Amino acid sequence: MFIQFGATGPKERLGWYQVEGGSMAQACTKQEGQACVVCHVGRRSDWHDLDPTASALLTSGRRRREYGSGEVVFAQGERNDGVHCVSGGTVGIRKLDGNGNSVLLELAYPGDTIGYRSFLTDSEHKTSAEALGPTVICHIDHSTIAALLAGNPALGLRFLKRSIGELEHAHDMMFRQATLSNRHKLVHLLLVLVGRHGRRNSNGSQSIDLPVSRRDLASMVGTRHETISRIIGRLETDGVAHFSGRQVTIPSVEALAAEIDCLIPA
Amino acid sequence: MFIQFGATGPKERLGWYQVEGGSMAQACTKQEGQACVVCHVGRRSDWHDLDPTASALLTSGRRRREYGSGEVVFAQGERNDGVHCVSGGTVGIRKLDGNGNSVLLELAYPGDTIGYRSFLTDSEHKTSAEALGPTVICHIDHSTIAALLAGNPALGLRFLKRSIGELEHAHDMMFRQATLSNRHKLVHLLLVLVGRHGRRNSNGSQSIDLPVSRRDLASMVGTRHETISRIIGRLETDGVAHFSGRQVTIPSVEALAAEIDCLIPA
DNA sequence: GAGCAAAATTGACGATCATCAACGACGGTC
DNA sequence: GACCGTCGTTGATGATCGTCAATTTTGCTC
Repeated sequence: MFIQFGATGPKERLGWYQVEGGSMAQACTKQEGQACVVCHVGRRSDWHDLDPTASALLTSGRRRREYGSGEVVFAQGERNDGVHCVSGGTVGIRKLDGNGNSVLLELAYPGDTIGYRSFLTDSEHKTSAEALGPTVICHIDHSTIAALLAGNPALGLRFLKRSIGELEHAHDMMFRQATLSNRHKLVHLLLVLVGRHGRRNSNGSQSIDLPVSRRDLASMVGTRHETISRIIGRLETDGVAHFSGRQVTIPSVEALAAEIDCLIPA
Repeated sequence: MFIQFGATGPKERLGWYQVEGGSMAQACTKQEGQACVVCHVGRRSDWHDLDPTASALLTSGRRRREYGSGEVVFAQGERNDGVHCVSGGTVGIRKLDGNGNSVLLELAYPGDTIGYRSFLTDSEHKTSAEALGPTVICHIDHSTIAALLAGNPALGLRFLKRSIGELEHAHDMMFRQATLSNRHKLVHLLLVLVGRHGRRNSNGSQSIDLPVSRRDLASMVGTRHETISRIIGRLETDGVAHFSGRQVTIPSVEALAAEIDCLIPA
């Protein structure tokens, strides 16, 4: 019924995940029965200052799991079975249709809660979530999250703010889709990815290990993968970015940003 | 600083607003000091089952106002000063940049609450709201809505569900932007507008009075207004829709829907 | 109704894109 | 190592789009 993109089965060579430059990802010292540190510190998580009883409830109702590249966390159309909290790695939120179309709508990072929308509306998942590379994700089952929400109004408020943040992100995306050229949309996307996945090189340039395929890149820009290939080619000849597989090197992020800054001063 | 689109100054010839076919809009018998019926009935509003004290608080902190076509309800960049609830008419939610670009992101109808995002995040408005045609809107000031939220957790939950609904709407939009052609995007938009603004004619065809200009239509589709003009021309020659100013007549809505149904069976 | 500004249409042209097809590269399986 | 499916790239071609410009239409003010 639903297509699994890039799903190549579990790779059990985990127990670690890459800490990317600029990312907040941290190794999580797994100790069953104790609260996972990553899920609480840094106020990057929605669960960081629960009262002791709620915290205990969370600890008992939470299951930590590692996902291999391409593994599906939850699939579009499935009934909701609780929420997930990204602890490490990168997760892609994807929407599919019955014609084989696939659009990567957003990326989720450590601290982000996913699957909360279908939980709160008590409905099936409207999107799929899939690990982009080795990923660690906590699952909080349906009854636990329900109990937590009932006893902690602040948690609901945090979901509300998360939802609003995602909505404003979606509005920005819609605005760019309507006003920018495909090239500028790709440049913008690269700049966002540099912020999340970029590492600084000794010569001042910055490099990214893209978490997504060219096809997904194309879906995020709103065009076909062949077109993305050609735009990448133009970026190469213009010398503003160098692509080698999923590795991208940007000689001057400022020069790349200037390309869209002249159009979007705000 | 911010451009007012279509703003031609207030038209004081109000006191009524058009009841469009298929729309839920109803005339609101204005009586100061009493609860506005439209804001409570039909569970289309976020305020429909407050307790008596909250209801009294709402009544005293609410101000009803009529807006003329093009009038701005709140402007992008302004500080939030409470929330608005659409009572009658149609409101456009718009995003602008400093280059004169304008994108109509969504339409708000009677029962919809707008401006709640910047209230809940205590920030400036990220979008503008503008009356598309004669409109009636209630304004609930900052302190009133704060008091209501503090005493009615259910109200916050309703905002949460509203936000989630808008987010899923935005995701659908993003998906269509990435997968549909401009023609199909316009067809889809027409079908949505038929559902909201359409009226059935005696011969089985349906007509719409478009609430938006061609430029706004173009921004919603993600293209230029000249292109929209040409696509409309093609729809005319294909006989699937007839345009005369802002009035559109669709001989067979089913035939129009079939154009995208064959591509989006889901 | 005259006048005006914005909206809408139409034409022409170059740029960009979608599609189909062919091919090499890569990763995983057996 | 052979096989296979997917991904990525490149080419060719027709369709579509963006831009500039000219013109008409519309809606509003006076």
